[in-house]
Parts: sequence; C-alpha cells; structure tokens
Amino acid sequence: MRILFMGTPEYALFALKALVAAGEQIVGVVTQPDKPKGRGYELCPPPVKVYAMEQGLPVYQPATLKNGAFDEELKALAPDLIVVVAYGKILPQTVLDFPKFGCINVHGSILPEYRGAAPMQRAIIDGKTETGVTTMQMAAGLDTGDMLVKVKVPIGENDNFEDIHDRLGVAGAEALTETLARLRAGTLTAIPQDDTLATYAAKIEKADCLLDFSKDARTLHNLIRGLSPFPLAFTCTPDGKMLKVPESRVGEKKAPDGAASGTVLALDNTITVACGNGTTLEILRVLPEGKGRMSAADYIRGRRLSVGDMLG
RNA sequence: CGCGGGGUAGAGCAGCUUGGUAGCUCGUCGGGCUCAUAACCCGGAGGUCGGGAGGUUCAAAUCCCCCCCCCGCAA
Repeated sequence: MRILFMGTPEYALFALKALVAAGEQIVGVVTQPDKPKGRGYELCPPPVKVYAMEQGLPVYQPATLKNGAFDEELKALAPDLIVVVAYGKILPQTVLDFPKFGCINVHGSILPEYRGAAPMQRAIIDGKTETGVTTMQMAAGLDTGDMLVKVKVPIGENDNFEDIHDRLGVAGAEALTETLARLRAGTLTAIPQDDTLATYAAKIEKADCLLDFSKDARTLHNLIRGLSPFPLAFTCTPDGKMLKVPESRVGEKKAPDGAASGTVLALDNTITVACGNGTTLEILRVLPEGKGRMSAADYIRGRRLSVGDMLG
C-alpha cells in the first residue's frame, strides 16, 4: 500500500518511525516549510523533515495545499492512503478524497473529547486522570471524522506535558499500527462521533499561562504541569520580572488565615505560595527572566525573594 | 542585522555607576555541641573574575576595543 505521510513536530515522529519500522511503503513525507526560529531567526527544518531526510524519504514542503497547489505531486505520488499526524494545516477536500482509503489521522485524545489543537495540554490542565489517542477517518470538520481505533493512557497526578506527549506518541504509533492492520484485514469499523459529547481543546494562548493564585493549588499545579516544559506557566515577582514555573507540587500545609493569595509563605528548598481556599503550592523549579532553569533552592540562594513578597 | 539578560570558588548571586586587600547564601572538608540530626557553633580548602603576553592607568572583576560561549523574549 502506497502511504503518504503528513506531519510536522516531534509528536508526528512516533507515528512515522512506526511506519518505517513496519516496513511500510512510504512514498513521500509532507511537512511544513522551514521556518525562522530561535535567536537570530535562523531557518529551522521541522523534526519530521530531519528524520525523513535521514531515512532518504522524499520530502515535500508546500506552502499551501489549497487550490490544487499540491495536486500534481499528489497524482505523481499516487498514495492509496494518507496518514496525517499533527501536520499543522487544514487538508482541502480534494486531498481528503484523493487516496483510495482516504486520510487517517492520529489525534491525541479520546474523541470526541478534546478536539482541536492542544488536546494533551488541556487534558492535563483539566486534571483528567486518563486520556489517549484516537485514529479517525478524516472528514472536513475539525477532528470530526469517524473513529477507528482508540488507545487509552493514564495521567498521573504529577505527569507533565512532556510525559504525556511521549506516552501518547507511543500510544499513537500503536493505534496507527493496529488501524493499518485492520484496514488490510478488512475488519476496520468506523464509528461516528457523538457531537453532543464533543469538547474543544483550544490552542494555548499566553493568557492561559498566567498563574492566578486565587485559584486553589491543585488547579495551579495542573496548569503548571500541563504547560511544562513548554510554553510554561508564569507569574511575576515584586520587581516586575517574569518568573516561569516548570515544576511544582501541591503543598501539604494550609495557608494561615488572612494570607493573601500569592503571598510567599516560606523559602526553604522550595517556594511556598498561598493560594485560594487556604491551599498552598510549592514551586520546585523556576525559570527567571533572562536566565536558565534552576531549582527553587538555587533561585532562593540568589536572594531574589523574601518571605512575605507577593507573586502575581 | 528582530528585542533583551549574562559569563566572578562545585551551585545560585553581589561587587562594576564613583578603578585600589574578591564578598554573600549553599555545598564540601575538619572539629565541636547533641541520644541524634538535613539543626546549631568553630575552623579550613577552593577563584588565571569567559578569552585576547589588547588599550587606558601607578593600579582593571571594575573604564575602552576585539573574539568566544550561554540564556530569556518573540516567532
């Protein structure tokens, strides 16, 4: 079966590598164009491109797929199936309809929950204890296609985005492998999504990353781990600098009555902050503005905070 | 030329504006106190202050010039 792979970030690599490992006939890899990134705006190839080139797979980086821009290549590649994992662009109907077996997408949630851009982060931020991946037969809407195979994955109370990302990557590869096997065997069943149960995992915005200490510690902890190691939740120190928080834990102690939310209660090896409902949050690692990541203990040693300071 | 921060002891920082014995918190080593301790007390080791047999100066971590490296923001 001639498979065309479309994907861009690290996450897509799990699936692509699984296809390669299974000896699938990958006729090409479509990924986003190189983009200027990092300091100095150096042009950076997406992870999928780097790997595909190492494997000697033909790489395509069309600026757009709209208006038949990619039709010629598509005809030449003549895929029987397109596998899409976090490609980053909407596929026009002409592309969706082109392959005999259509387009199959690997999505990082148990559909119909968390359709959209940031399913993994949103599941963690919402404090879910379980998530997973779903393969689907792609349709025109946003992650609305009929569901094929699901693989569930537990979320531990201290797992962060990276942990879940990697675990879902493995699960996604597994789900894709099974989907292809059943497609060949003719045992694949497509289950329509119940739209009334659908939820939407909106893209993470800067405003989502601001820590609001009037919320309770558990909620803040979920936000912190859901955004770690990227893009990171943050707060502000009394001198107006941004302080990002890669790692935390829910404090065991209660905040004293009358302690305003955001008050620094203790500075030993961690930064203990008063949160909503008398809860406390312990900040374990930080990323000061203009600095690198460091432990809270190291940050405290630099004497940049005092007990009684307000964060937020 | 996208904007900005920084390279001082193993770690995190101060000192640089107003040149003149290199300091703080922690770690580490030794000793003491203690039933005991990651607690407390005393003492010690550890730094060519990123590099340039550069410039200015009686004197440079500090002022000027060149180079290297690291990081944050933004994308």
